[in-house]
Amino acid sequence: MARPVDDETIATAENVFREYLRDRGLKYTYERQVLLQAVMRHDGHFEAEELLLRLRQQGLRVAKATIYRTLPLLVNCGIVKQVQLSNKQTHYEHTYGQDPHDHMICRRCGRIIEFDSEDVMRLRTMIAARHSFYALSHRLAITGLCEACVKSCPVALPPLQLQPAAASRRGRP
Amino acid sequence: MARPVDDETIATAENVFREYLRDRGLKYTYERQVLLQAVMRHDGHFEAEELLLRLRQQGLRVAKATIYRTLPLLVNCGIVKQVQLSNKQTHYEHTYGQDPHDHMICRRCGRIIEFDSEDVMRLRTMIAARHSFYALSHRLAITGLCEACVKSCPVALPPLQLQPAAASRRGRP
DNA sequence: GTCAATGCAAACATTTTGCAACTCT
DNA sequence: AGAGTTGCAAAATGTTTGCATTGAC
Repeated sequence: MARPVDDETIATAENVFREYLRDRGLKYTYERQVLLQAVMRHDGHFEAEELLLRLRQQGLRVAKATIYRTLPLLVNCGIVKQVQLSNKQTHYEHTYGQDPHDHMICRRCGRIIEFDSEDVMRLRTMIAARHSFYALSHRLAITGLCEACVKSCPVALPPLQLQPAAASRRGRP
Repeated sequence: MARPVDDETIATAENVFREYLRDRGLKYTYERQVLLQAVMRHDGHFEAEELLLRLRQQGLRVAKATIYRTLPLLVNCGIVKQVQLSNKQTHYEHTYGQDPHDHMICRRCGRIIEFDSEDVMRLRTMIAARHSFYALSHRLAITGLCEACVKSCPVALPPLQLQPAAASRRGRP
């Protein structure tokens, strides 16, 4: 899904970030550099906590607060995108040098399927124009059932999402 | 935006909810009825807390926990939809008897513009089919700048957040 | 009568904040 | 030198949970 990033791409991203910071009188600190690199090297989705752990494992110490303060910067300068995969924590993915894509999320097994955003982009442009809106980005998540889940449970419970209450009564698949 | 709902629509929604509950051996309690009605009568977006306050003002006491336990039921039976307007709390809107729509969110002033989902639905159907996914619903949010904000701030802080890789390669519009 | 739902408060998880010490520029 | 940043711990949110009691079917 996410393509591995080469050092060159990271270097370019670094320049973008640095410039973004400089433009607003912010500083390119060691921690921000560490975070940028960690983010760029992280394939797939991640949350703040995950990033923290990953860094710890590499022996890099960055305060949790710093992560929470840096992620929005990376989002604002377009290197990272927020994606909403659950209703819990915020998930991120770096998009720099990646093909734009959106997500389908299976309500039963949680599987995430990525799909190319080309058509969505086109539609977004059209809609934005129609409302004189200047679109900068979008988030699209389609929820439903993945192929496997539809097959494994062809009849029962057609459309719903498993309910806590319900689950206790009938148990899980 | 949201059309006012007449009592008839509420009554129908009530039936849907009741049936949904009965089908799974759940109960149609007084609190659930109160919540369903409050939700149906609430035009526009709301959060759990807001609902609580609104009910309090009407002298109706429903525990916060009950609200948090009931909203997912309403979402699951399709009467209410989750929309993510901010990164903070979960926002909801009732969709029963409303025209399907999605949202554009202005990053500067927070204004929310709704737009018809027809095209999005069509696209979603196409994409789902292409990946053998059984789509049940979707969330689309387009973020950017509304007309007023673009005008009020034509030059400053060029609204970055363009496709980074592409941007670095081909420069900015 | 039974199983589920409510209310309450305590527990949780995640994110934000205040502040002193420190670091880029 | 000075504005911005970090780390830490405390605080603030928003949401979930345990449990005794109450209520629907």
